[in-house]
Amino acid sequence: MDPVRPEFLPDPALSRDEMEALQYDVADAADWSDAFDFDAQEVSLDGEASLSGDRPLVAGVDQAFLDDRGVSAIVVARGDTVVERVHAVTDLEIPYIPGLLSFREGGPIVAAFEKLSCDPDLLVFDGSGRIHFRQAGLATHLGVVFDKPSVGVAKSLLCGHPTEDVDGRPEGWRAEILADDSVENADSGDPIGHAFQSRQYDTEPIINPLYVSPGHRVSVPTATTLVSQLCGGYKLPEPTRQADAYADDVKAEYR
DNA sequence: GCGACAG
DNA sequence: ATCTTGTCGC
Repeated sequence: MDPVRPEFLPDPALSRDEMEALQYDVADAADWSDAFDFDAQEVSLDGEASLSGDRPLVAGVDQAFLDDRGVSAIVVARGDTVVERVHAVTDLEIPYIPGLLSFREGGPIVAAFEKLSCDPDLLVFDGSGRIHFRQAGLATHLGVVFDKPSVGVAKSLLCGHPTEDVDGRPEGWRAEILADDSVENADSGDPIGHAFQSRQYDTEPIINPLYVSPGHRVSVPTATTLVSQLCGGYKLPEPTRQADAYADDVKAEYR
């Protein structure tokens, strides 16, 4: 897969101001409506009740690190059948800076996508999409670069505020994340994602919710519904879990 | 100055 | 993200 919008590639050599300016442009180029009609049956993991051939190809993307190198792993599956796995390792040029994650990890991610020969219908990233200071988190940025429907799944909240207390919620619960003053290109109060309880025990320990947000070509409610369909009994969506495991394997070999 | 901050 | 033992429970 080659970048469809190379002008938006996350270049780590840019100045901080240039990075932020690019993020505004990325957000303007992003589409947060439902361009694709993902219906429940089509995305579900177990295909017993659906037409397996019609279910979309979903790519999970995850990163791991070795010293100053980044590993990006992509696992593409249709239902529970893995179709392709690719990875790339590149030097990391800049440190982790909240809000600029795509410029740190974009190198290995783009390199991995360029090795991908299939054409996924949906990209699932570990990190935020619209839940970001300029609504241009990792999932938004790379979704726009490759012009693919994408969702961001984060384990903690970067910015914005949930409409309700998120503690100890039952499985399936969701609450909107509303933009606050830190989201520079949104009105305060705009829904930019969801807190979503993908798994919960009857007793302790209490599991924290996921923070799901649209990357590109997906709406806030659809992003969360897609993630709920991809969580096969675990906290994280299955594509993310598989990419995570693959990234660990790759990491062990480059060591 | 203070607080907050994906991976 | 990463560094790590033991521990609880199905």
